[in-house]
Amino acid sequence: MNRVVDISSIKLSCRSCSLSELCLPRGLSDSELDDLERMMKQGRPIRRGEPLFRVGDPFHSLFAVRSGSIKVHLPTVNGEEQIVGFHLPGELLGLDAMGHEVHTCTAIALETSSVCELPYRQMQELCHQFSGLNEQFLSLISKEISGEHEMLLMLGKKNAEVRLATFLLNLSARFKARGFSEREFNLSMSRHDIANYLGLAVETVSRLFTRFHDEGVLQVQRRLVMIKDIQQLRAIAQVSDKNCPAAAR
Amino acid sequence: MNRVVDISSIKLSCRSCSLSELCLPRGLSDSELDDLERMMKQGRPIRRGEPLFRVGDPFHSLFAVRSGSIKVHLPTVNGEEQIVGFHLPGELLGLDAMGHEVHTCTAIALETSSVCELPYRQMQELCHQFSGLNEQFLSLISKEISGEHEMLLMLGKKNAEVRLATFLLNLSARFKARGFSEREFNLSMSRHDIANYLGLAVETVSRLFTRFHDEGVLQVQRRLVMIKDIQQLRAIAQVSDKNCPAAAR
DNA sequence: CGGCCTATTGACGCTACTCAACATGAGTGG
DNA sequence: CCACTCATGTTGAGTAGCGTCAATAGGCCG
Repeated sequence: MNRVVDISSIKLSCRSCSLSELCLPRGLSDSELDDLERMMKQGRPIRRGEPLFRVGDPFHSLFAVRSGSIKVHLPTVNGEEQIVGFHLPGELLGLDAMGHEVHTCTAIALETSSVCELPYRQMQELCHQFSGLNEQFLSLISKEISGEHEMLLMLGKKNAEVRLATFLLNLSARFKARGFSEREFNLSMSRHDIANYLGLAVETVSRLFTRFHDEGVLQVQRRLVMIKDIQQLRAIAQVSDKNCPAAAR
Repeated sequence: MNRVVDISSIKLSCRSCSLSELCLPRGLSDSELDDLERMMKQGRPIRRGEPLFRVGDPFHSLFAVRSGSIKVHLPTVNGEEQIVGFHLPGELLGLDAMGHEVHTCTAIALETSSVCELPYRQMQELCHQFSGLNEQFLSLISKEISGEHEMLLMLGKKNAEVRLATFLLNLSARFKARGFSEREFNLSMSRHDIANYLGLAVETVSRLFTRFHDEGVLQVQRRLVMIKDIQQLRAIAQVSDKNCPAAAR
């Protein structure tokens, strides 16, 4: 089964990475990319359920998802936890810990995933040298913040139906931006994760999937989702023109 | 009544500002402070209800609250809106728009307030020159992000009682960090604003204030809040040791 | 095949929302 | 100074959306 491939020998290259337009390299020159690639470390792939970092772990690197998907959550005293984001390839992890000693949240792989490690000190030095990199970095940060604002709006004002529809449309747009189908995709997260993220009970999410299915909006087979009527889904999500176009996040 | 004082002639000084330990100047040398002060612009004070910026306004500056308090919210199609934060002196505004053309949220003064305007370009240049400033900047950003994570946890998992208790303790800690009483303070925001922020109905917030009052936890007179039993309030908010000590945000 | 985990479906109940009436205070003008 | 209005806040009654509990179904893996 296991072909012997030394994964660490695969040269990490931003230039050959399909995500460069979403990720940090966006807008960099060739020589700048060289330096960026030199700085990056590739760890071993993380398997489903394994942590990339945990609350309280010392912070020294940011991470960019290269493949797979990763959930980020805050554990609480009661044992309950709140998922604050699902990260797809090209998205950054660990921003909440910048300028602090330790991570304030936990990142767990939803499937076998690989990440590019960006040692924070070196990253800062590179940002210092290349203003373009710094700009793209801050731009990604601000997207993170506005994305979280949208999420606050969801949890504060929207009912269960709107939340799930918005969630699916958001995923759809992000898959599309990554060259995948916007109509048909596999959810890497469980119903439990979705419910947790959306502030709902698992049963409510399950019932909504069934309802959307019955209404002909979706076709759902376990974790495979096919969007049958995207206009209707948008109507349910109450999207305005403003929210609709871009691949948010 | 109105003594004639040309407000624009009052020299803006970070050095004399009591907030320097919370705000950007933290850790800067005297000469660096000089440059920072030279960059800053002081606008006229904003009165209650007036906007600092609105969704769609062109972005060219960040703002630091100097006095007063400012609410930030996202307007939506339905006319409903979601307040995503209340900003006290020393806190930054406009981070969500960095690297973009326009603001993605609206900032409204809750009372007569003054802000320091930080032109974004110049701010970036200064960050480039002074790594200490850049670090403090990123540190404030990451605090913003983790603060929003906490908020997601509140809206996703906590009931009304816990939300209001947590909100009051958070305000209390932030007032304390600014040299005010942690036990007694005036709320600059209406019940409506509080309810909106916490994802609750106004009536629920009002009922909770009454309940806390009856239980001897608070003494409430309209917008004046006196915390009578802070231990009990912490118990209600389910604070762990982890969340308790620092002046979050 | 059997055990385990994830997902679905149904019945019921509670929390917090909605609607409505009323109270209180601030501001305004006579 | 008082009467008036308007904004803000409080209180009560009824209800609905969603959570909880419980049982069942379906996939996956050893």
